[in-house]
Amino acid sequence: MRASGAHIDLSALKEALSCAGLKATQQRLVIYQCLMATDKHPTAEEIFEQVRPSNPSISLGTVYKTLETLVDSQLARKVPVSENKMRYDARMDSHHHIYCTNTGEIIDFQDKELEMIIRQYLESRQIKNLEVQNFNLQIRANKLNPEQDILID
Amino acid sequence: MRASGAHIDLSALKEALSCAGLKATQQRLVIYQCLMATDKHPTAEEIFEQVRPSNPSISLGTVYKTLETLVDSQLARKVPVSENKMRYDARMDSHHHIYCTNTGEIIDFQDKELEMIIRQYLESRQIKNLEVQNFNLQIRANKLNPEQDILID
DNA sequence: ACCTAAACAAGAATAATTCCTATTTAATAA
DNA sequence: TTATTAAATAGGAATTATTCTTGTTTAGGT
Ligand SMILES: [Mn+2]
Ligand SMILES: [Mn+2]
Ligand SMILES: [Zn+2]
Ligand SMILES: [Zn+2]
Repeated sequence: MRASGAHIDLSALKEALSCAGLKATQQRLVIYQCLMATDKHPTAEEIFEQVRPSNPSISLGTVYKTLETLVDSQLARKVPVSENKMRYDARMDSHHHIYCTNTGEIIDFQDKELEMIIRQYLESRQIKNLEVQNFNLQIRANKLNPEQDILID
Repeated sequence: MRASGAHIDLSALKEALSCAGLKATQQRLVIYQCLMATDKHPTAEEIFEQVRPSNPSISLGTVYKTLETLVDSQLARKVPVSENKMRYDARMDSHHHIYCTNTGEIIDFQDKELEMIIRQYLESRQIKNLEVQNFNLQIRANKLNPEQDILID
């Protein structure tokens, strides 16, 4: 679970939504908060199941549309994976993903130094006719002990 | 279009299939060759449309199943993207992908040096409880001139 | 030339996502 | 605060991508 956990300041999310020109509806707040509160990379369906108990009238279509809206507004991003459903991530800072082949987890991996190394290399390469916007390293790996967390830093 | 173009030695593909313990059926050969012959990263549907004219009785289900089989046998790999359909790649050497935001292309990008830099960095990091298998850099970028190819090396 | 397990075609079924529209609501203004 | 209204939602239908089922065909071994 993400360090900040389940209690993220709702008014901050509200602010972020209106900043993006979006109505701060109950559904959007709840979905955005749910995505913010996890370090998993949930599917629309998973978010739906999670928010439903406390929001019994919310509809799956709204979850899909809201996620799309968040992505369009740069408040979330898609995380495409090999299974054929889309996953979502509210972390918008530059970070990478470890795909654990034995547990199926997608683990966030942030590393300032790696970041710099790759950025600098791409700059030095000066690929003609191409403007690099950002990059994302997908690391396929397996946990030696699936029970235990991996230790980053 | 890939350098080797449309005429890839069929007997080599046949060999690769039997080596993997797979019957070298007409359908598999044609699908595998189609995937080999392109440097795009086609969907199942796109491969189907491409092979259909010369193989009018081939079925879409066979294309899906064959691609799955090729992936299982390590003769192809999946390339997940933000749109919700799967893309496939017959290149099995370690290489990266440039996602062109203005043209939608997925461009192969191979770079021995970058490869090494990242591999060495990950090794030096020695992430506890994790065995890195491989990695793939996704570069989001846009072509300055969408008409022209980008120039790698 | 057989034999047979594996693969295929055709189409049905399912899963993921998008679309439609009557109703509700957040935001703004009176 | 209340009225107004454009935007968003619920609910369900529709569409798209993928998988499954089953009778028929075929590659590869004898
Ligand atoms: Mn390729
Ligand atoms: Mn899908
Ligand atoms: Zn992430
Ligand atoms: Zn590729």
